[in-house]
Amino acid sequence: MRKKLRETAHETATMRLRQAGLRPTRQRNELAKLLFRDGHRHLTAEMLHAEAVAEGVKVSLATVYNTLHQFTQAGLLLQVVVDPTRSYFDTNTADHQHFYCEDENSLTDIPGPEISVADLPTPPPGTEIKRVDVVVHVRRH
Amino acid sequence: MRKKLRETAHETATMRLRQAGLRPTRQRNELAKLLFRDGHRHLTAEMLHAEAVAEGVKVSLATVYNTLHQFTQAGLLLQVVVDPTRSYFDTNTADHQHFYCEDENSLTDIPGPEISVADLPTPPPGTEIKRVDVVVHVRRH
DNA sequence: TCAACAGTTTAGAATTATTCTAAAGAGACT
DNA sequence: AGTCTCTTTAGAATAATTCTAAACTGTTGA
Ligand SMILES: [Mn+2]
Ligand SMILES: [Mn+2]
Ligand SMILES: [Zn+2]
Ligand SMILES: [Zn+2]
Repeated sequence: MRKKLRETAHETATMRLRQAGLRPTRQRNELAKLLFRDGHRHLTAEMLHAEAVAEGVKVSLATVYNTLHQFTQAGLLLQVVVDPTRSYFDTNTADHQHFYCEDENSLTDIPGPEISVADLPTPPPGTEIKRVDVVVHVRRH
Repeated sequence: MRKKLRETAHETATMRLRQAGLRPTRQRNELAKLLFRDGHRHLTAEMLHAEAVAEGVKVSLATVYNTLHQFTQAGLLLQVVVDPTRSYFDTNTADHQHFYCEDENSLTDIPGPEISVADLPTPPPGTEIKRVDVVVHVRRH
């Protein structure tokens, strides 16, 4: 017989955490479930905290910050810097690029094949390339 | 006979300000001279303020922030967001791209021809592309 | 030449995002 | 259960940035 969806989601989250070497605590499980339940998301710590609170998950804002950074270090999330006043966390960890609309503070993935970035430049001496970030800034017209 | 370099720099700064529609006040003139005296620079408000103070220019940090934003709006500077905790201002307003080294908090221009960004994607409906930011993150190895 | 107005500067307070502290709580292992 | 370690949390602290409102200055036209 089939397990309930909730149980399955919980086990999936727990496994994800174990694989990342993070102790599967209640808070981390709940946050993982919110983060990874549907499609790719771009969230700030405040946004995720608000969502958790709205769904009755008891967790502090400090823990949300800690968890987002731990998930990022573990490779479960990507941190995206586009706005000088907020940090976004991205559940899509594949190599991809973003549209950012300052007017509406919205960050979205660029669909389809990536913008081709050809001929990567030689990095400054003593350094190696870690990542190439491409952000296409758009405005409402 | 030739004018002194200082006078010339001052007049250049004043003209730049007038062209930008900004009243050429003492503070704006001095900051413009510091910003544009040699080559391209990538500075935070704190950095520019420290430099001004070190050179005996009397100006408050609030004015440095105001001025950097006014210059940016006027197209004399570009604001570059790479670090979640600081904003850089770039005197190079040409279309170009950056290396960012988190280890040493350094932002530098990518020399030579730009990374070719081919096939710009279609922006989300109701929006148009304003700018494409490319940041190559590097780490010390 | 100078008064009058509009634009500018400033110190200091306020705001906002984020991080720190240190004490209480909860998984893991036996 | 008992112990150890890791985690969570409220609240304080920090850091970058913005705001406020009063003093100041560049510009203009009489
Ligand atoms: Mn900031
Ligand atoms: Mn910040
Ligand atoms: Zn994304
Ligand atoms: Zn630059």
